[in-house]
Amino acid sequence: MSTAASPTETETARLLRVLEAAGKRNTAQRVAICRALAAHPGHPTVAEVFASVREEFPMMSQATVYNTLETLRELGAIIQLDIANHDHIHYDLDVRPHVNVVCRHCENIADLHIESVTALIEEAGARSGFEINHTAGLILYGVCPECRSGFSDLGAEQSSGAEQSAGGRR
Amino acid sequence: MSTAASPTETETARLLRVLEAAGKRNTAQRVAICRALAAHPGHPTVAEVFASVREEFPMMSQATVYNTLETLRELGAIIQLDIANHDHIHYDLDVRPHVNVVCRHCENIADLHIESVTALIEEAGARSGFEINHTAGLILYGVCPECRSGFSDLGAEQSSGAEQSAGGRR
DNA sequence: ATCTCTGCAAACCATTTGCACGCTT
DNA sequence: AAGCGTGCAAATGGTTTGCAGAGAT
Repeated sequence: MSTAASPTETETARLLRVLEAAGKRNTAQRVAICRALAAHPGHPTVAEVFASVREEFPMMSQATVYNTLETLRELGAIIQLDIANHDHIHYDLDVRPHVNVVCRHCENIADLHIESVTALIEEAGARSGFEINHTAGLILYGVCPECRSGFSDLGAEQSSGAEQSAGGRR
Repeated sequence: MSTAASPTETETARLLRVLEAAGKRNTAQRVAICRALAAHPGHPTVAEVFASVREEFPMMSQATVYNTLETLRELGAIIQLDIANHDHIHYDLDVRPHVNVVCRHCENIADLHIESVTALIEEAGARSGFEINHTAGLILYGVCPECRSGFSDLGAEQSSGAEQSAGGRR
């Protein structure tokens, strides 16, 4: 391991580099948070990051996690995923413009790298006059293949039966 | 007024029609809520709808408003806008696939009808295997023209100064 | 008679906030 | 010495929930 590091290592380093470049202090807590983020495969929530970090730093407070994640988001190092009807905010380490598809039943989140997204964002900026910054995910909602086959009767959503399986409130 | 009604009337009728088609009872409260929705030009929040309806029905409870809006959303009659860092959920009467652009400073929401959105949604569905239902808005974030010129110094977002002007908690 | 819908009001709980202490610069 | 960052713990407040009564079918 000299030139190439593990993806996790690389990601951690990237996050820390962003913080450093912004003149932020790389405290032990922040390093731990960045590592926890990078270690999580999917789209970690604040709670998940908090839990991971707690193992190493039992004293760490939620506020620190919230602060750091918000800082990283402001700096564009991570993307915020505010998913309708989900209790927790998710984060996405993949900052390249892409689409997140969320299942309304099992709450699964899929990443979809579609070419035209970049063009869409550019066109949206041009047409609206907004300066678009991709610090939040582009989210689409639907029903994933597993849930579609599992609950064979409810094709779309207007079913009366079991809405949402895992999550809940808001 | 015989063949053509006002847009507001039309919209109200559309909402009621959807409810009726789904076998829901068109109670006085629901009619009032639909009217309030249709009367609101932009992207009304639950609180706004509630306030409007309260003028006519001082007894109406929040629960009823929440219930009805959720019902309308399930039926695809309105679109839910879960905007990051906004305190309230917004709704959009325009159910055609489109993009909503949100200003991170003034919380303004713009509608953008971009051709390629439909194609994007279809491609996302095809590639992910999800059955995508457009009951939530496709949201992009940025800084609107007014805020860009107003706060001339903060071009992007990583400024240290005043984040968010109007809103703020969650 | 049955079932849906509404009003009421308490409960929920993720997120936010204020302050004081500690550590870095 | 000055300031950023953290821990702590309480507050916040939009949204949800349970239940009983009213109204529709």
